[in-house]
Amino acid sequence: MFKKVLISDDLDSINHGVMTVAASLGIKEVVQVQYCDDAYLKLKKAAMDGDPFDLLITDLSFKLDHRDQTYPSGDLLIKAVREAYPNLQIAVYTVEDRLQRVRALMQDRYADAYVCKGRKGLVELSHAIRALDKQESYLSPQIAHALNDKEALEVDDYDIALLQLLARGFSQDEVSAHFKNSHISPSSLSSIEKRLNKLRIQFKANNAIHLVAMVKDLGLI
Amino acid sequence: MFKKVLISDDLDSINHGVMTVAASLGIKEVVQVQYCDDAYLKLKKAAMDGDPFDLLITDLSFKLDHRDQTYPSGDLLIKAVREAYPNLQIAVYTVEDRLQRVRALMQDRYADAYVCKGRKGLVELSHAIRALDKQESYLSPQIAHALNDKEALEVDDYDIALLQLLARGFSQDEVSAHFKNSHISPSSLSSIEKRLNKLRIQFKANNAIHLVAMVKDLGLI
DNA sequence: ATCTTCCTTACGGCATACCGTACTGCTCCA
DNA sequence: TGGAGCAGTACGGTATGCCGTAAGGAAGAT
Repeated sequence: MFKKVLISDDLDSINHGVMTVAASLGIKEVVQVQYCDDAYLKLKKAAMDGDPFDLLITDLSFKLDHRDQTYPSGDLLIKAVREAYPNLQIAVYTVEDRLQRVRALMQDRYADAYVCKGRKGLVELSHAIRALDKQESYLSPQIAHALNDKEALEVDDYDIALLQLLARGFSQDEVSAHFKNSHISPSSLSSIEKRLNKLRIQFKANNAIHLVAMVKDLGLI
Repeated sequence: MFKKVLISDDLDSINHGVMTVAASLGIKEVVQVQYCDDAYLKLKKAAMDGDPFDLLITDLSFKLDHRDQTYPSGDLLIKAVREAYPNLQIAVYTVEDRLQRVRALMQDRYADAYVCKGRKGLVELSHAIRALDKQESYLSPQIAHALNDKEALEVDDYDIALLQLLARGFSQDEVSAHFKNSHISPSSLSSIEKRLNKLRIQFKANNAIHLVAMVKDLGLI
């Protein structure tokens, strides 16, 4: 079983429960932090001291407060950590259950386990830790199909950028100008209209407002 | 100090931490449930048995699953409970920190305390319980000004309904027809345009898409 | 090299949204 | 009772969005 685990979640209530689970699995050393930057520093220090952590359990969304952060979100922390410490196992523990988010983290092995906070969250987290200990990955049941399904995979980065600009109040004309400036192709008004039309059909949206509202609900933007 | 407390939160990790806090305050009987309907039933049974709860601590948002629920959200549970058991103290414990939500629950005394889950959530909850025990209300520091500020109070139910319909893909024409059918006034296209214009100015939005995206981010719809 | 196909772009018609103005009816108050 | 102020409505002009059609250009196929 793991010897040294770092828990990173901004909510104290969550950290509390996670620490109990880790302890009940016989993990001796459990450290908890409430900021991603603190997590990174703890990992770094432990590695330099020759006594590195072997598991990181982290949330994705962290509330912003007065403290400026290099890593304001769990996603960013994970990518930085994965690069610096490839041997560290990483488990995500979050309420976020959009397949898009799961794919973004699990497809390229940024994370090794993805556990959704829910009614059985701690039970699943316990399973996840045991799986990771056996060098297996883990996905919560409700998002276990995330990596198989092809659905909604046809929305690419360009589409996301386009939808984000619309959500920020750009007119189609302004989006076109913006894409021209940024040398993003296609950039013509006509192409933007066409792409939006494709997205509207794909999501069965009545109009642009509806479309943006839907993709916000889906967590795509 | 309270004798009998009911905790209602769908996340097991949260319930765990809250129970610890309640126990540390010397509360003898602490019961926890993960569904609002269960909460209501427990309260009802205890009251009928002549041994009622004296404090309810509940989340607002509960994930939906296979179980059909009479009270799918904490808001609905609270309103039902307040009516049935006016003497029961009610504390909200939630991540939701929009002033709009705080006002909706605290202004008419539906809830007696409103605590935001955060880095110091459990500490604040502890304070809240002690305050309630002294018949005082409690608000987390970050939303303590909710009941004083007048800002954003000008968004009423009509505005919310209008924005929701837009987010669901209705054209302004269709919104007008819908309001006429529902006998909601004003219903003319002209008035709807006017109201939207007011909201756009108020939120500094460039257009309707922007506006809907913003109010979704703010949690108003 | 020519053809096919797909993607990008351009344009025109129509629908909807946006905005200013003006009329109506109501309430409040002198 | 008459006028000010406000909310709701109506209407017209301009801008933007939506949709179909078609022209230009790049990449691959024969």
